[in-house]
Amino acid sequence: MPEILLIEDDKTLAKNLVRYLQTEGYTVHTADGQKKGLQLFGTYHPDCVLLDVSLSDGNGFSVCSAIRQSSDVPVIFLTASADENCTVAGFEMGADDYISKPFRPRELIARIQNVLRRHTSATKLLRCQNVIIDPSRGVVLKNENEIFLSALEYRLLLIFFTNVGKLLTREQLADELWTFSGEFVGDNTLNVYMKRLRDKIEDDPQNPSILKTVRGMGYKAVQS
Amino acid sequence: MPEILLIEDDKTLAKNLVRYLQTEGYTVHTADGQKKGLQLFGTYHPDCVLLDVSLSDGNGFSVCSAIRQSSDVPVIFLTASADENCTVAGFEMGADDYISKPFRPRELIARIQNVLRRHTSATKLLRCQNVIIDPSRGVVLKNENEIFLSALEYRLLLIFFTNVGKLLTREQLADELWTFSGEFVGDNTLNVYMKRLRDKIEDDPQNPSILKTVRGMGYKAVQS
DNA sequence: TCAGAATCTTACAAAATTGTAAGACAAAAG
DNA sequence: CTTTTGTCTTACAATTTTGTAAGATTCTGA
Repeated sequence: MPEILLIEDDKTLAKNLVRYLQTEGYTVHTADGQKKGLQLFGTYHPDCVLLDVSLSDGNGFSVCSAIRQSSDVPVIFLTASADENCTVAGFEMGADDYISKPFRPRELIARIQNVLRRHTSATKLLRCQNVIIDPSRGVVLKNENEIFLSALEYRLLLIFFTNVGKLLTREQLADELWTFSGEFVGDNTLNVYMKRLRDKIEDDPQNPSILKTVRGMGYKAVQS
Repeated sequence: MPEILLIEDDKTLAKNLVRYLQTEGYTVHTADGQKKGLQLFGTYHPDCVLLDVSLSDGNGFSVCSAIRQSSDVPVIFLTASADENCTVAGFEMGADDYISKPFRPRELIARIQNVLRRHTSATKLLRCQNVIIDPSRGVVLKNENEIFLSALEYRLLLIFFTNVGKLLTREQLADELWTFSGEFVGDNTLNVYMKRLRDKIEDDPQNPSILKTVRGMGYKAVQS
């Protein structure tokens, strides 16, 4: 299912790679140079780019940085040798991985799967006990069912779930919620929001198992 | 500033690595075995783990999968040789990268920086023209200033910003916003939300430059 | 046990959100 | 040009969110 763009001017290698990648189920587009590569990139928006560093019409670094202008698609460099400078320069250009020729097909597949896994899991879920935030949809689930939070409740829960296990003081929480607008909210307001949030996400709001009070300090979300 | 946990039972190598990493500004904790490694992991919550695959008291894979139970911290395997099976198995265990001994210190640093960059940029911003969503805070900025969106407006904008350039049909949008609750909303409701959203994020809502109408089809967010 | 402090709970108005309806407007087709 | 279709705009009530106040409850230390 994933689409791969291969930018490689060694025609024999390219042909072999295409065939191998296709047998693994990938759709492959091939370009034999920089210009064609960027053009195809614009056309197909591939899920992963395999990029030869030593193209005849310019080096791969410039292609990579051009791609990075508009996209954070995973890029894997194909290097002629395990040249350290190459590696370092490639990473600095925003490459996600590199592999030195000659390489074993199996290893290339492993690296492709690896960067794809990492990239797609960018839509990471935040989880604490039976409650899940899906930040990429702005949605909260409790036991698989969606629950409604208001904008402020959502942001408050987000703070806790990105800091599970950490103590958050009242001041930190209030700052994060209200500082932006320079608003002054009363001292008790946070208490009220904590209660509202607990009422919505806790199984037993009177005995919270997720959002714990740390008396005199603040609150923290606990994993179990 | 970042903390690194090194799990390595070759004392000489460990000592050299620690010294080198420290000169590069990292704080390093060292463990000479599986048990100690997991213990230190729990204590320090490092930003990155360097893990020897061949520990005397058990292989590194089990350590990696133990770590993955509770954390998605980046793990880099140190392998005795460029053994393909090792590589593949490591990635399947959730490793983020691997490096074969002997390796050049500069390359290790490059790989560490690479995984750290990737990992911290998990708090990725979604950007389209002069409007930015910070999903990790649930906040929307226009020209550096925070603007308020209601819960539904936020989710609607999130759909557009995770699909910049793509046409989204009315049906797709309505499904994504209202299907969960099985609600039936009127045919015109989405129009009204589009207007409200444009009024808040567009410089000239009558001539939207971000959220474009595609007559007969739906809408799309455009990069420029 | 008691007093003081911290947190929780309830109740309340002001403000904002939500969904609908009715008409205005704009683009495409006849 | 006129009609039709699709989208935009405005206005409106029901509901929800938001912040505050006042009192209840719980915890801690003397």
